[in-house]
This record gives sequence, C-alpha cells and structure tokens, in this order.
Amino acid sequence: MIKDLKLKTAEIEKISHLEYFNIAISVDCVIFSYKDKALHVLLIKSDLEEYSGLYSLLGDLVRPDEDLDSAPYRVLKQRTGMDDVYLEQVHTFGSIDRHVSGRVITTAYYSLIDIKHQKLKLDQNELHWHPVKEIKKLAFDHKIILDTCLQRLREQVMEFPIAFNLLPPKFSLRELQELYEAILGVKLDRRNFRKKIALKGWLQDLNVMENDVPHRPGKLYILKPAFKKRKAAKRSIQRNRSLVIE
Amino acid sequence: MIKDLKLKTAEIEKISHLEYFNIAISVDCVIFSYKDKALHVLLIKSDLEEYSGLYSLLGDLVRPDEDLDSAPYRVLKQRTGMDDVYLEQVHTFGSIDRHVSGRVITTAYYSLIDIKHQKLKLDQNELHWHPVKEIKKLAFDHKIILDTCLQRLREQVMEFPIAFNLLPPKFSLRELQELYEAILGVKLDRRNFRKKIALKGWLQDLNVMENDVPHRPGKLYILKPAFKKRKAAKRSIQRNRSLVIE
DNA sequence: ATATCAATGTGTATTTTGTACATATTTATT
DNA sequence: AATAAATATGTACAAAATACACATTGATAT
Repeated sequence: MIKDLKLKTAEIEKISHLEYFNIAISVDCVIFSYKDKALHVLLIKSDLEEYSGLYSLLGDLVRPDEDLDSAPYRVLKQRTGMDDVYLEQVHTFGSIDRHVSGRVITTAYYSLIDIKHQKLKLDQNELHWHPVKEIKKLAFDHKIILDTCLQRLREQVMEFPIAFNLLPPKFSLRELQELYEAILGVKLDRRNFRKKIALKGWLQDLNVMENDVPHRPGKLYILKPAFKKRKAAKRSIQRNRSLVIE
Repeated sequence: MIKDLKLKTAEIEKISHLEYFNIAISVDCVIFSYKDKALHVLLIKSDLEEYSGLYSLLGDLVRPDEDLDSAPYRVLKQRTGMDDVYLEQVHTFGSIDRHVSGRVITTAYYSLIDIKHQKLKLDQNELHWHPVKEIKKLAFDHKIILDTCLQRLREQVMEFPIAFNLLPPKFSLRELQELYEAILGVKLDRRNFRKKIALKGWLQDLNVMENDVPHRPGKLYILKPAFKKRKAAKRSIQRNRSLVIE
C-alpha cells in the first residue's frame, strides 16, 4: 500500500504501520428539517467534558467495510429510522487538532428530511431539533461544518429540485415559498417566486385545495415524479459485519 | 475516541483498535497547467502491475501530524518545487474497492500552476503533462477524480479570478480568452468575452504591448493585486516529524 | 514602398432574465 | 352581510447575455 503511494523503500522502513493508520475517518451529518417556518438541524448533546453543555452533529467512524458515502446513510438510518433520504457530500475537514481525543478527519454531508415522515423516530430522545438561526456554538468544529453545509444548501436550492425533500409530498406554493425564505434567510416576492418556480417546471398541479388552513385555501402541488430521484451520494450496498447498533 | 463518537461500551469491546484505524487517508492532486493552447494535467506512470501502462494522479498518504489541507501543498512542493500555488478541495472518494492494495479514502484537490514558473522542476522526470482532452483512462478511480475536478474548475472559472494562476503575470486578452476556451471547451465571442471580463474589474491595463507575436501586438494586462490571494485551502503550519522526502 | 495578411479593438440591437410593484378574488370568520 | 386574510395574477422597467461586422494596426513578403 505504501509503495503504491510512491514513497521510497528507505522511507517505508522508517514508518511504522500504525503511524500511517493512526488517523481515523468519520462522517458528520448536518440533518436539516423544516418546522415552525424555520430551518432546523438535528443535534445531540456532547458527552465530552471538554464540550459539556454543547451540542454536536451526528457522526460516526467510517467502517472498514463500508463505502464512505454509505456511512452517512447508516448514521441516518440508525438515528432516525429513515433510509430514503437526500444526502450530499459537502467538504472534508482535517485539521490536526479538530477533535480533542485524537486525529479524526471527517467528511461532512448534509441531509434533507421531512420531519413529518412516518418512519422518523428520534433515537432514544437523545436527539433534538434546533433552529439553525439560533445556533451560536457547537462542539468541535461543528459550527463551521454547519455553516459550510448551510452555504452549500443555499447555493443549490434554487438550481436543483431538492428543497422538496423537506416538505410533505403535497404542499401549497405558500408553504414552498416560506420554506425557501427559511433556507435563504430572505423575504421573497410572491409573484416573482411563483414565476421562477413555474419556469423550472418542477411542479405538478394536483387541482386539489388545502383544507387545513384558517383562510382561503391554496392549490396543492407535488414534485413531478421525474425529479424525485435523491441524487448526490450514491447508496451502495453495505457489507456490514454485524456492527450495527439497533 | 470511540466513546466520543457515540458507540456504546459493549460495542467498543468488540472492535479492535486496528479495525477502525484500518483505513488510510490520502490526498490526490489534479494539477492543471496550460500550454500549447490546451489544458494539461500532471500525471505519473503507475507502478502497480494492475495498472501497468496507465497513469495516475499525484498523491500521498496524509501524515498524522499534518492538516489534511496541508498535504496537497506538501505533495506539490515535493513534486514540482512550487509552494505558492492555488489549491482547492473538491471531493472525497471512499469506495471500499477504489484502491487495489487496501482501504484508502482520498480527498481530491485541484491546483492551478503556471507552467512557465521558474521554480517548476518536474521530479526526476517521472512526471509528465498530458492534455486533459486526450486522457481516456487512468489508474484507480483517477479518471473520475479528474472529471470531477475539471467540472468544478469550469464552475468556478467565470465566477472567481482563478484562471490567472495558469498564466504568466502579464498576458494579453487573446491569451486569456484562449485559456478560457481551453478550460471550458467552447469557443467564445471576442467582444462578449472582453465585455464580461471588463465588468468583473479583475484586470489592470499595463499600457504595454506584447512584443513576441508575429502580428499586431495586443495590450498586456495583469491581475489586480487585490485579487491575487490564493484563497481556498488554507496552508497551515506543518509540524512534520522529519518524514519529508527531498 | 507598397500590398497583403492576420490579428486587435470596438458598439449596437435583440433577447432573456431579474426585479419592483397593486388589485381583484376567494374563503373563513364574526 | 360585513370583514379579515390569504390566494392568484400581469406589466413595466432594469440588467445581463447574446448575436453580430468593420475599421485599424503592425509584421511580413514582394
């Protein structure tokens, strides 16, 4: 292995196996959801003394027998019970001292999930949704990871039909616009927003009205099936060696 | 460490240290340059039997005592002698079987360098520039890494003042346009290109003419100093333990 | 010196996209 | 029946992207 990576023999001798396999690799998931007209992220209370009272993202070490891109699916499945989620790799963070207890390089993914989804069960209530806007500080470098993922989400949300992963299948244009406003952190003009979305051609008019609003109901829409693929990180077959915690 | 990542004690016992530290992490550099009016990439002949005759990207294992983002700088410095390069992290590739000799997860960076730079000395002539367009196959998953990095470069080149890293300090608008055409793989309209570049405000007119062309010379420009920062991956201080190969 | 060649340098009309903005309509509620 | 609150919709204007042609300059060849 070391040979493959073009070190010379003399150097190889000097380097113990452990020295190069001394770095752990993890994934961290920035799991976004949308409720109460605000973007939320799923956090867990850090159990490290160094970070007592702080929250952190959901992550886990990557297993030697799973693809990197499979690891965040596993984390999500374990923690939320959901397995049909939108996931996208964003960036890999690897400062020497980013983790207090050792050298861990982490690949960050963001995920978009519909909080009303049936399967969603928050693992032992250890997990809580936090409004993204109110998060000032997280354990490790997780605030930077969160900010990086939020920025990426903002870059992509107007270009690709991904925001719909945060909504139930049927939604009104008002709900959709409020979602976009929550993600982007800006107010949008209703007419211009509708024009833009119409131009994308992502939506299918159901010719059905909302029935749960205390005012004039709006039309309901769905994302056209053609756009329903959950692209991004591929979900390859996992070959777990019975390490799954459930 | 394992505790921090939220495995439970029962599980920890089952997992040997080596099992989790069994994954190596590397960086691979897609080093772009520009010559003969074509985008080139720096490759090395693979010395693995499995890939005999194929070329591969320049990479190395990340050392336990260097930041992830520092590793590609080290690789570039060692291989080309250059240390003031533009580098940007693109994506991390981690399929189980992407590397024939073991589990290696790799973070890909692309780099832009001026091939006419004085310091550039290709390590023992093992390295060669290949026109990107002509590359059909590479060792490992390096063709996919190359494609991913090229795509990212194309996305960024109109938005940020980075293409200039591929040119000598002084250049004509013709050279700049030819460079953009090489990167993007399309012909551009001269007047529209100039208008667009002018609008960006990146360039400073030197009021000096080319003198090495067999036709009417054009004006020479430089990138305004304010835009000369090599952003992207930060170059943190390395704390190497005398492992540098030179 | 003159003619030719090849590239530089420049502007306008058109289309497309983004932005600002107001009123009539529908339904639930009182 | 009146009111309140949201839906639904179009147009004028500005900004950005695109398509397109000709006069000028300097090097070169005769």
